[in-house]
Amino acid sequence: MALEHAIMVSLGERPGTGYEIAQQFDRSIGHFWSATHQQVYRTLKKLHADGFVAFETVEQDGRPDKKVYQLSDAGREALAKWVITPTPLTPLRDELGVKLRGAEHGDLGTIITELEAHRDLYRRQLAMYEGFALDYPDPESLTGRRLHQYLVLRGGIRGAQSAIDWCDEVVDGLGREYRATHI
Amino acid sequence: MALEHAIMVSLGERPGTGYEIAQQFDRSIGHFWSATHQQVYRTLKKLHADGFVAFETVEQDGRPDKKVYQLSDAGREALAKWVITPTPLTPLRDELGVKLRGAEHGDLGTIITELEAHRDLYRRQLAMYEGFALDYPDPESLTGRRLHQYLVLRGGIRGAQSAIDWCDEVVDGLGREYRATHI
DNA sequence: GGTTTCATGTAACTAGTTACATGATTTA
DNA sequence: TAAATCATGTAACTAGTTACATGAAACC
Repeated sequence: MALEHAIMVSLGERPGTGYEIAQQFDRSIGHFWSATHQQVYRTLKKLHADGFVAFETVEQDGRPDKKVYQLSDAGREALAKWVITPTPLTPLRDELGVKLRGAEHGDLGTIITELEAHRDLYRRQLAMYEGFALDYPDPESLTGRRLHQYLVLRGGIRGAQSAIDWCDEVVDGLGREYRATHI
Repeated sequence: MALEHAIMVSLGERPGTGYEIAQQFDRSIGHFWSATHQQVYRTLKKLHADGFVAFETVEQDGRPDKKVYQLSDAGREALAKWVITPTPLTPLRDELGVKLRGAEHGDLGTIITELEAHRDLYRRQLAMYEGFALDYPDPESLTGRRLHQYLVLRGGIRGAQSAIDWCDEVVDGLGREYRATHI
C-alpha cells in the first residue's frame, strides 16, 4: 500500500509526471522507499482509476507528450486517513544476513570481500545523505514539511551508519577467523 | 531467491519439518529474514522439485504425519555457490518514513503516539535479541557457525538500537513542533 | 557516432500476503 | 470448555522485478 501513498505524498508537495516521480525514488523519496518507473506508471494508472489523482496532458515539441498529475481532494483525504493509521513493524529481510548465516558453506575470503564492498556502498550512501543534510543547517528551528523531511533524512543517515558499523564488526570478526585458519 | 536459501541454510544445520522451519522464521532466522508458513511449505515443495532437498514421511500417532526434510548434495552445492555470489544493496522500504514524510496531512499527536508505539516494539525486540546474546558470553573466542550466528544477531541488535534512537529523535522533534502549535 | 535525458508504456515473471481449511492433543 | 500446539496445505490476491519496446534531442 505504501507505494501508492508515497506517490501521493510526492504529488501533495507538487504536481509531477510519472517520470519525475520515478526519479524522486532514486533521490529524496529513495531514503525510505524505492520503486522502478514501471511500478510508478502502473500505480499512477491505478490511482487515477480510483480517483485519487488527476492529470492533464501537456504537449511538447521535440519531446514526447507528458501527463502532469496532481493530487485530487479524494486523494488528499485518503492520504490523511492513511497517515494516522497504525503501521506494523517492517519485516526484516537482509540477504547479507542469510549469506553470513550460511558462511560455513562458502569461502570466507570471498565473504569478507563482499562485506567490505557493502560497507563501501553504505559509506557512499551516508556521504550522499550527509550532503543532503547540509540543506538543513539549523535543525532545531525547522517546522512543518521541512522538519519532516529532515527527520526522515536522519533515519537514512542513522540506518547507513549502523550498517557501516555492522559491516566493520563482521569484517573484523570474520577476519580474525580467516587469519586463524590461514596461518 | 533468499527465502529458498534461508531454508537451505536451516536444513544445512539440521533436518526439519516445514512447521519447524516456519517457527524458526519467528525466532532465530527471524533476525534477518521473515516468512509465513504458507511460503515455507510452498518453497519446500519447489526445493524438492529442484532436487535441493529430500524428505521422508514420519508417521506419528495422535498427530498428523510429518515430512522431515534434509539438504541434498545438490542443495549443498547450490547453497555454496549462492553464498559467494555478490548481493545488491537491499532497497529501503520503510512505511513509517512515508507516513512521517506525509505528516502534514495527518494529526501530529496521533503520529507521535505511533512513533512511541514503534519505539516500544523495537525496545522489546532489542531486549529479546540481547537475551539471545547471553548465549555467547565470550564473542572473541567464537569460530565457525557459532561466530556467524553471533554476528548476524549483532546486526539485529544494531538495527533495533538504531531504530529506537531514530524514534527518540523523531518524537523529540515532532514533540517540539506539537508543543509550539498547541500553546 | 555513442551515451544520456526525456517520456511513456506492455508483458511475463517472482515474491509475499491474506484468507480459508482440516483435525487431533495438550494445557490453562 | 476454550485456546494453543502440532502439522499440513490450497486459492486468490497484491507487490515488486526483469526484460522488452519506442523515439527524438542534447551532449560529448
